[in-house]
Amino acid sequence: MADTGAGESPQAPLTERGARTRERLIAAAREVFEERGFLETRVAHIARHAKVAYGSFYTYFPSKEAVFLEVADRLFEDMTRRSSTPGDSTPGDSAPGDDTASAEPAARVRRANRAYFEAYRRNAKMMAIIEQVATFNEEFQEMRRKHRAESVGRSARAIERWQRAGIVDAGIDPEMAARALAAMVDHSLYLWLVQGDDPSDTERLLDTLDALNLRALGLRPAPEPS
Amino acid sequence: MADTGAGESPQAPLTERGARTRERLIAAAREVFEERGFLETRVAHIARHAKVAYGSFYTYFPSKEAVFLEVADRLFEDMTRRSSTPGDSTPGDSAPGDDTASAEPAARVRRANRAYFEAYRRNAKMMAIIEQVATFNEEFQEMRRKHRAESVGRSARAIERWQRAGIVDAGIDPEMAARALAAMVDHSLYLWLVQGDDPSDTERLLDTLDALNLRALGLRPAPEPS
Amino acid sequence: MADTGAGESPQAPLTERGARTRERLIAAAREVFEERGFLETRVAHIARHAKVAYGSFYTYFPSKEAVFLEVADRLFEDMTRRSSTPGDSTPGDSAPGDDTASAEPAARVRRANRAYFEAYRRNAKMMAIIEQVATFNEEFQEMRRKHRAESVGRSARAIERWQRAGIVDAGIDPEMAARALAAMVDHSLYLWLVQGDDPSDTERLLDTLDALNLRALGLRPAPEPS
Amino acid sequence: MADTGAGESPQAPLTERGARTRERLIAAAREVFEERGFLETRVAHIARHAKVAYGSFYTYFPSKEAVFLEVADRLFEDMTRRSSTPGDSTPGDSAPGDDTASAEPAARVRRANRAYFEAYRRNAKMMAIIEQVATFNEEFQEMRRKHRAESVGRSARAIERWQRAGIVDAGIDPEMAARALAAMVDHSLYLWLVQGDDPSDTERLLDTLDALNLRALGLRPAPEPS
DNA sequence: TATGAATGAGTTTTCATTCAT
DNA sequence: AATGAATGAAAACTCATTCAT
Repeated sequence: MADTGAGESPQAPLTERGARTRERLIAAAREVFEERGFLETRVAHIARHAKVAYGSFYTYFPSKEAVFLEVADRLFEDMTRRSSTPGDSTPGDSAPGDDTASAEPAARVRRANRAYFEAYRRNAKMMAIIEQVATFNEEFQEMRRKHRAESVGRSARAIERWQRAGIVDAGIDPEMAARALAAMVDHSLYLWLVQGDDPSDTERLLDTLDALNLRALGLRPAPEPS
Repeated sequence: MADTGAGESPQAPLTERGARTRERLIAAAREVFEERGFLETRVAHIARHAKVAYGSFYTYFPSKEAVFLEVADRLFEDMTRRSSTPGDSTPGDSAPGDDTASAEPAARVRRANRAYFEAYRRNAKMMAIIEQVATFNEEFQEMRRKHRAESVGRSARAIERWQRAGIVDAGIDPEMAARALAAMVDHSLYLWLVQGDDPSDTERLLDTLDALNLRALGLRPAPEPS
Repeated sequence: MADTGAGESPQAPLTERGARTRERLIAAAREVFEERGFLETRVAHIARHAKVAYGSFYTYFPSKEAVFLEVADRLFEDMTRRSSTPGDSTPGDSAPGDDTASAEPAARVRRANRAYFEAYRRNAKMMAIIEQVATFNEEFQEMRRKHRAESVGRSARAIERWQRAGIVDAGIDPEMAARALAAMVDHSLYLWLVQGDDPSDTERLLDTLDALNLRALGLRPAPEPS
Repeated sequence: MADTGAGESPQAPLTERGARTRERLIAAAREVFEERGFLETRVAHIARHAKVAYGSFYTYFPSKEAVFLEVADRLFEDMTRRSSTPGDSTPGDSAPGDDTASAEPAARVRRANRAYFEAYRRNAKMMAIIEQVATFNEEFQEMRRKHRAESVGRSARAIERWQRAGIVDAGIDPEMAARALAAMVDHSLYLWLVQGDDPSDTERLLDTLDALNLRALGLRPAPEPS
């Protein structure tokens, strides 16, 4: 996934020093992007923030887009790695395995949602910028589409499994349901964490998301996670 | 809502002719915005498209932002007027009235979703641009927040009514649920109609949205709309 | 002196109504010029202020310069008429006549300075704008040069008379002295009334101007103007 | 005094090469300003004149005003340094020291006036532009006010000293007199050197200024500067 | 590698003046 | 005469990218 930039400049820095400078630039870029958004970020800001000369930026990245892609890439990495570690990666999603026990899926959904929430919160600012860039950069849209398709696919397969196991109504379209529920969680978090649509209480929102998710699928709620 | 510019330029044309030119500009603006997006649109494009001189644009609007606001304003007008005419305004929303009969609400939810879908489809291209602008224009974000709060509020009140009528589980948080379900419908339509996330079959998506909506709230599905 | 504008438009309005509109425009122009300066004044401002349509301005004046010239012309009219009525027109100046009595000239100088001061104060704001326009408009510079030459000429002739009468030292160059003293009074008033160089006390400044004027010429001060 | 721009553009060049370019721009700016006046000067002119790219101008100055300020700053520097070197800085001004001898002050006044005249002549063209800018730029007006106050203050103190020494009439208001005499010299030079008010003979004007200055203060003229 | 200067096409906005009604 | 819309040539300023050292 990494290395999306075109490839004019030395993508793989040779010296130790070069590698460090490159890292500094990536870190600086993320901070500046978060601070000002993609559109308002100037290459000069990034360079200044990284304490390197203006021209040095172009030693490592062919363009502003290129650093952004790299930053976003690492972010996606974090989002998926972290939120899929315990059970799964995305809303409503669930890991393959022994979830035949009717109560287990509920717990998994809940766990997945929480993990996703944590990841989202950690990266909220960048998520906003990613949203921004996605509105005008085709390449980037494609990247997100892929990510989404992947995690929705996993969710859909989980729902199918649960349908085969008889714990989810067979009348539900797994693919569409996975999409819709993912959209629900994703956009709710976006509106809250990014746009600041004030649900004064985090837990209330998360609990509602869990509940709606389970009810929509017809899963029995997990016993209180004592 | 419109009328953003401070006051040097004659916002409101005084003659018939002026009014026509202004309309031409708004129509042209919408077309160009849809064609190229907000960022790639130049005032020159709009003027050319409206077949007026460059300067004439500034006779009626102080900036690109200003026409955009006006275009968006009209779009929101259309979105809310049209989708709330039959009885409902927004996803999950319901008009005041005799919806105590347990099957009625389901029909209303369904009807609201379809109406919203139609409106969304009609305006899909502009919705994409609106999304774009919302990612960097604060004033605009605020405008959308207001619109969203309004329609979510209406949904929430409907849910409360249904809870009092005993047809929706009292354990659900009306406010949060309204938000989450609106986010689900909204974002699903966005991903599909705007981002082109290919659900080859419209009906499948809409039916799923209806179903999840109803199930999430615990409403009995309406009898087939014969 | 009036009628400096080129002459495309009907300079002499035919109807009574037209004459009134023209006057309104001149009055409005003066007010706007005083408020914003020449450079910052827009024809639109003048028209709006005069409560006439934008286009109507051009019915009476071919350009912004043209109204300005007319306004300035009237101002010069006022400056010279008023300040030369009692005794004389400009600093250090004196009317022709019986000023052989050695104390008389002092009183005349004093009176002329006061009258000039009053006129200047009355028109201070426009004087500032005239100064402004004079820095870039040749035609206008010429106009002022003429005015200056005239009043300096009168002063110089007075000095010569006084020299012949033996009450002013013959060693003084009448032309140069008239110039220099006029410059002193003029610029002092400018710095004070226009630039706001704060001599907290008007009288102190005026008395000093009188005194320096008289001493420079070697005139005995007038007896206290009881 | 210079350094007006906020902070995006690198005001101070970091390399030798940059410093040279900056100097070229300042020199070019002065020449273009003198040639066309501030208002008629385009940044493009300056850049072209300095033989740098359009954008390079903005590498060193945030605006036309900014270079102007710098040019003016250097000019003021020259005006004050040069004219105060021998012993005096401005018209009527005098250095501290042993000027009790009644003839000395006269010589000093005369010397100061000549020095000021030389400086003025050297910079006449820019003085015209400075006058122009001062009519509409507040910041600039303030700058001049400060310069004026300083030099007038010095003159005033000299007059006081002379009053205490008994060689200038105690009836004179030192502050006001200093102002008025400075205005006389300043404006006379302006009218002559800038506006071209034709005193065919320089010496005649200067001698008159000296004479009026001395007479106004009641100082005995200096013996012929042999 | 690192540095920072140089480049100039691209956009927005202004506004005096002209026109159509 | 009066009205207000239409025009379009300027001009300032930005900033990603390239270069010279």
